[in-house]
Amino acid sequence: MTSRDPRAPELARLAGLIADETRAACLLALLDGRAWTAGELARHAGVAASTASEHLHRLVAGGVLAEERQGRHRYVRLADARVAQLVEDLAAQVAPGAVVRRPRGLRETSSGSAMARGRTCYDHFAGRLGIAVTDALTARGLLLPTSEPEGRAGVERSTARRPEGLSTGGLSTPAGAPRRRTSEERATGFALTDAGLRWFDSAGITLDRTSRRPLARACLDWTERRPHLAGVAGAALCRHALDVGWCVRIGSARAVKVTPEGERALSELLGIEAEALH
DNA sequence: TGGGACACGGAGCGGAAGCA
DNA sequence: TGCTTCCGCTCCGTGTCCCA
Repeated sequence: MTSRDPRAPELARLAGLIADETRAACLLALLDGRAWTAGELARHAGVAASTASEHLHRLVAGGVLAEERQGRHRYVRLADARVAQLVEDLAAQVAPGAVVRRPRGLRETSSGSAMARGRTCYDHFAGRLGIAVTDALTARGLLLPTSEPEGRAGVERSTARRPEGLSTGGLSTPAGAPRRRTSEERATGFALTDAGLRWFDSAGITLDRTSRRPLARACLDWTERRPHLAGVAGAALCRHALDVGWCVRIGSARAVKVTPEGERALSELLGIEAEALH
């Protein structure tokens, strides 16, 4: 007789909360990292406000969403980055089916291509913009992929681009000293190198080293089908880019556009060609 | 056929904004 | 400052659909 996995009830409860088209639509909308009112989410999901209100109550009660009351408005947002990661990962798994569906009209076509160019994934960059930034950081030895099988990637390769050290949460080793990766680093998919930490510092981007969230982690991109940078570093980079005007949001959706200032900055700091951003 | 889940509309409440 | 209007949210009752 086998004993049931103790995680089963919690997994079933969480899956049940997400397993509704209206609630899924709300969760996907909330991936932009902003707080929405019930009315906005109702219009977005195409249901009555009362229906949306009921669904949002369940998600808040289930710990998936966090709410904040301000006057007569009730704002809801994703409870934390782990929820965002879960929704984005699930969305990435079903993206192939979504891509097959033909866009309905010019508006949906242009909106979809803008999302594919660049968007926010909760609090970090995704789409071609997210991939371009991740590739540039990796090419410069500022970021290392860490998710390869242990047999091949468990020990640092001694290549010409090998960085001085690794860091997901402040870890580092002397330059050139191969070391085994921790299970946490392998699990997160990316690790910032010491040079990467210095790059963020020199770019004026503050990293919250006290956060329990991984400093760098991989998030599967549903349009590019490749991992992009998430975690504390991904969020800080995105926040900084929006704050200083490297990027601007397009309308009320998650799509973002790189400004001419952003093109210059990303070219100077990371050597990213403007064509890679559009 | 009954129960559960979901959706909707109407009524009521309360806060924000506008105006005298 | 107080009144009115508008708007958003919630509660409640009801209808529909699906499944055992």
